[in-house]
Amino acid sequence: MKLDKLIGERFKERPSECVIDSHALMLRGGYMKYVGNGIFSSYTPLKKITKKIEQIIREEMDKIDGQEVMFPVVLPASLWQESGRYESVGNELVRFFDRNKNPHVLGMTHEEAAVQLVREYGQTYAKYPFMIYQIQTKFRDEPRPRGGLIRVREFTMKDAYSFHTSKEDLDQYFERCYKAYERIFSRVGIPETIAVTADSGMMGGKLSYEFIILTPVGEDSIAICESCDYNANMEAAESIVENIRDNISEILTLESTPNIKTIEDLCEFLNIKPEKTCKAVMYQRNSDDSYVLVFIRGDLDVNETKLANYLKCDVHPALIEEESETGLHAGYTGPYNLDNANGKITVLFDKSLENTNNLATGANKSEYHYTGLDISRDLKNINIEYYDFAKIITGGICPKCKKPLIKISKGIEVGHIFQLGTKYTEVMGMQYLDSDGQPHYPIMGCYGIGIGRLAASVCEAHHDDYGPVWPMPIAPWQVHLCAVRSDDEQVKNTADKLYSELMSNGIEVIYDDRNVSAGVMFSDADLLGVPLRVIISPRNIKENCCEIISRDKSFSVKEPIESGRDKIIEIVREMLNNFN
RNA sequence: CGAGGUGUGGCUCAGUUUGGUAGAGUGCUUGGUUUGGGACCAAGAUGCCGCAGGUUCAAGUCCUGUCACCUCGACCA
Repeated sequence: MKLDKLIGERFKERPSECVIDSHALMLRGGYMKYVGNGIFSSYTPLKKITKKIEQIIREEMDKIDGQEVMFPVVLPASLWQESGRYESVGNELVRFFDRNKNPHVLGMTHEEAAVQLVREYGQTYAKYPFMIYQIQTKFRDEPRPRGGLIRVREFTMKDAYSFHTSKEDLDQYFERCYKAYERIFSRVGIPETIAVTADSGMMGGKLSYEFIILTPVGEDSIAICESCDYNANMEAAESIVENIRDNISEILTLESTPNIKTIEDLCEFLNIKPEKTCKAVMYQRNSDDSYVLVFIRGDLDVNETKLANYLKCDVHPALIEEESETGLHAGYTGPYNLDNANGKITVLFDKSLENTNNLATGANKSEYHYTGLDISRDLKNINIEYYDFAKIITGGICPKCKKPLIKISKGIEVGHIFQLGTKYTEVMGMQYLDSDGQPHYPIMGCYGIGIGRLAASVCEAHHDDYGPVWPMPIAPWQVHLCAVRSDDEQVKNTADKLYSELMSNGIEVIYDDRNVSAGVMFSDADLLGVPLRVIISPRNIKENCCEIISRDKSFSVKEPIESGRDKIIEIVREMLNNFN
């Protein structure tokens, strides 16, 4: 393809709305165009990249016995009513009515469609296990799209669903899929992707891994142990801190603390560390707005996902308000002498408080705190069970190797695999008969990869100031041929010849024979990020050679023109093989 | 939904405080000079100043409303 015919503009200036590099570079390089909030069109270079990514995913899914299918984008609401998600999912699900006033939805995920597709097929145990997958457009009306293709509302996703007759079989298949995912991420050029244990969110189910590419611009927080191989999404990571119990318990004392409402103020006022305080954090259940009060060590924060999982209900933060129905005192709430006579408030304790003493905490009386609180001595009269509600912190104790070497890193989630169990097969009445003629619900697994996000993540992971550096297996073209001074007849003829020879040897070439300055030419080439660049110029012609340079600047060779073609083909093959 | 911000040629932005003919750079068109990292000269085209209403002799600028977008939080591939 000739560059001067390539549709899409490349430009110098970074668009102001871009906060991350991949977003800016993909706009600047003519990869995509903004259409609306969280909605983009792709130009040819991006389309070529995502096509190659899709092909790699297809190959790997087929290798683990997947069968490609296609579900509809528009689904009748009745299907989602079967699973109960028509009601339970929030506004991310686009609901609308057709001309007959029948409710429909835009597919945001396809568990229901998958079960519907194979419900009749899977009536006998003899058909199991099997896996179906599709690569298709999804629409999720996200509250806040961001980062270009990192988080959008309309996107292409590979989603796969497997069906099994036993947990062991699912476990085995899960392992195969895990390996397939590792191969996929290696082949698209980001072998550094890591798998972390995760919370399974709205999809339900138990075991769940996220595939994360670590980058400071990521929106997920990952807890990683610097000593062993433990890592987990912060949502799922167990928080362990050392609960220090002083040898001598002080006497419980009421202290006047005028206008001291925050842990920070309290620590300064009493000259103590936040670790020696007990903090009250208030939430409300989304279902009925009932109150949930969590006591936690002062230096820690509550992980709302853990809290929601424990309560089996989503929650939102609530302010403790003076003179409200709760009867609590804002800034002065503590577990001792807590007035919860009406029992309207669910009171929970984080395990960071277990067995601790000499704590400062609210006295449930305005302008007063207690000091010297000993949880086991002073709260004997209430029955406390401790749970893990805390966000894991840097320097926290690793749940696996027990060393205090947890580090928090940012990352982008490029893939996610779940064990769904029988959640969907049960509610949708999918059953098979075993060899004894007994009915069972099949066990499901579910496996997703966001294609556009993956492309953007590769760009994010591999770029410099001038543009992306695409890995050879997914690069929009394999060779970028520059004819510098194409007005020079010899240059033009040599480049034309090389172009057609490379093309006839199956090499994907983008050919720039515009009569523009070398600067313009090279800048455009940098933005297109093709891994191998070949330069034909008067200077090189004089030496009877062509110049072969890698986009990442790792090598640069001058090859005689006669052998240039074969050398280029050889290097392309080599660069492809590096990723297999 | 909560908090902050921005809407002015394709793009990046100035002009808004203090109302008075719509600006620059870049990109685009034409001609010429250039040519190894976004060159130079000359001539051109391109604007419901987000939208609606109001104040005023006069509104990009002031007032009211509204919409869109961006950033930070709650959700997720």
